[in-house]
Amino acid sequence: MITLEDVARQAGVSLATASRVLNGSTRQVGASLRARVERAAAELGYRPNLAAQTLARGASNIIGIVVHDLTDPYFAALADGAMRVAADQGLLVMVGATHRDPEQEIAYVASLNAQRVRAVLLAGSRVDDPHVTGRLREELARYRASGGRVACVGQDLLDVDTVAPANRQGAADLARSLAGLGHTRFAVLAGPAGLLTAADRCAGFVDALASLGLPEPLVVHGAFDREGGYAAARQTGEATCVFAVNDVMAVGALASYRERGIGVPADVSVAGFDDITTLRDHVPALTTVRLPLADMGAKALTMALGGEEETRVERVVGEVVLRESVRRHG
Amino acid sequence: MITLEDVARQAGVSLATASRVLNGSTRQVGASLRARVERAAAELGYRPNLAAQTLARGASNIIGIVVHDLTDPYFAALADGAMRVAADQGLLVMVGATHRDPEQEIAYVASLNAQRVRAVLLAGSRVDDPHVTGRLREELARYRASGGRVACVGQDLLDVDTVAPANRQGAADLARSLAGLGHTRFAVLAGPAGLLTAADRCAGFVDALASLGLPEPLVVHGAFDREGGYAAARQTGEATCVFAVNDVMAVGALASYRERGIGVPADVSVAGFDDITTLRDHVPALTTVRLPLADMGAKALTMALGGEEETRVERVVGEVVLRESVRRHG
DNA sequence: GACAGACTGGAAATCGCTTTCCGGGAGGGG
DNA sequence: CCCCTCCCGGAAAGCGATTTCCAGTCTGTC
Repeated sequence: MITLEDVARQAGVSLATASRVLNGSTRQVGASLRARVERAAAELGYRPNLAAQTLARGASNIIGIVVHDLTDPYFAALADGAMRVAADQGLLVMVGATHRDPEQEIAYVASLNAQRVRAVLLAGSRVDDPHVTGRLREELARYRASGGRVACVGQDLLDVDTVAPANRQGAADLARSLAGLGHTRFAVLAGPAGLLTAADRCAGFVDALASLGLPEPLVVHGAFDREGGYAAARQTGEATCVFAVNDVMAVGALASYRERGIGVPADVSVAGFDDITTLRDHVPALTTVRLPLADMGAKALTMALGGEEETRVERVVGEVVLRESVRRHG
Repeated sequence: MITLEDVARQAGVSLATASRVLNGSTRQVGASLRARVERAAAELGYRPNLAAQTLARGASNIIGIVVHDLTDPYFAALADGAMRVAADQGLLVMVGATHRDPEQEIAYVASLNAQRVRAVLLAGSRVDDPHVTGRLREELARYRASGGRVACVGQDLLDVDTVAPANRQGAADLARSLAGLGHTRFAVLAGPAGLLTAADRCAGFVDALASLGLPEPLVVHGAFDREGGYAAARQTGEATCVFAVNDVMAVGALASYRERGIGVPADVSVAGFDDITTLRDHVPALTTVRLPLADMGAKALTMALGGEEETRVERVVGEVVLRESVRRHG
């Protein structure tokens, strides 16, 4: 391994000078020495040891992103947005996938702290478990105490910079749009009871229907993924309009109806939430609430990096997008 | 920041003892001292500085994955597979997205080298540019010279452990299946000319048709993504069967035909390649060649970590999956 | 022509941890 | 009873950079 010392020796200068030339320093170095060092570094193929730099500087140029599942397009989009701003700033990215295990999430924060990453981005819904949340907050506090920056995409529960999708409002807007189409008997594929994103969307939808004076919808719980939507769709009874709390579940529901010969939107209207890009070409095209996921990821990381003192919360409101999967009723 | 020295002082032991207790060492430490150290570490909330450990040990517990685009389900699946084996081994993961810029790929390898990562996984097709490939090989050689391990998913061009999808064979098998359905006039949505994955699949398809004595297909180049398929689909002329060199392009083509009122499979049959999971619910269901992407990612990382001396190449053959998007012709 | 002040180069301390090397005490065999 | 080995704890030397402090050189001004 070629070290800075090798370069300095080859160039016939001191370690300090070599360091100043090769890594951005405020100090000037004379043109001739500078050239010698640069040539030596190129000849030897010198690569700085980032671990040593991190140790000496006391800060790395890495950021960490923690997601639930990278193969879920929702998180992929979020991560992609964040990674673009990281790349712009010359930062490296560490990604951890928790597969929805909160313990894993805590463990990742600990690891990222140990790695002295510049910032960590928690993308993904909080769960409704005060004990777990408490431990996570503790770990985050430890990290922030040592100068780490944290941002979160999701519920504003951690006292950190947060990009918070307006889940309730988006679901409520959607409910009003669907009611405007004449539907009165609704069902909600509500996802797991403990997941706040799911719960908020469900609550927003239900409340909006109530305030319109419509009958209470049928709420079916299940997994937050395609299989969950697929399974839950068998229990939507007489509903003429079904709201799945995310697009992936909606696609599962669509598959279920298709297999059973139930027409969408002929027999039942279906809507989702998120507006996943990959699903843009689905047939029938999915009615949903659009969230600018890549922007949200980018925004969150920018906030974390931004060095503001007080924690800020940015609400992002989704936009209802009506497509073929719903139609007027009655 | 709490350092190991703080812990040692609080426990009233030496630095060496504290280190031996807290980080797996071969040396034994007496029960009472061990307990004192552990208690002190817990009380203080000690977190080891991984940069310092990496520097002292000369090796990190990080692996790097370089992909083209994380929002492309192909790469997400590959990365997910690899990340699972990393997590099993207690390794952290750094992910870089090049967005198909070969310079970025080289830059990432340099960064990962600087970070002294344990292994690098290059997921993503090589391009047909000897100059770029040469520079990448150079950078990889530098990395491997210092003990780094490398694996690649894609063409076996880098003299590293490789998981190589049998693109030619898969495309040829697909061609034979489609020809077996009675099609004779084919078109290939071939992707960019310089991308080897695209070129291999195209060539496999074309060669197989030739050896069956069928007329040469129409080859339309374009981008390797949804838009590329969408655009290229306008130029498939009289073909009754269209092969898109990946699923995402096939979906774009499907969208194009749908918009123009061209029935699939009624008027034209369409097939893709990869069998992306997210597209499983597409309508019409896509005929494709299934690649076990997560397994391939996992296998590649395992090979890299495996420490074999000679480089190994593992071919993965895809399986033709006939679905609704094609039908018998004539 | 001399002196203050700005620059540039180098020696050495430092970052936090691992690990080699040493020394002292305990245990076992002759 | 002594000696040799084995085991465990500590002191200290790195790992590869950064950065402070010091010294020597130039410039510019009075």
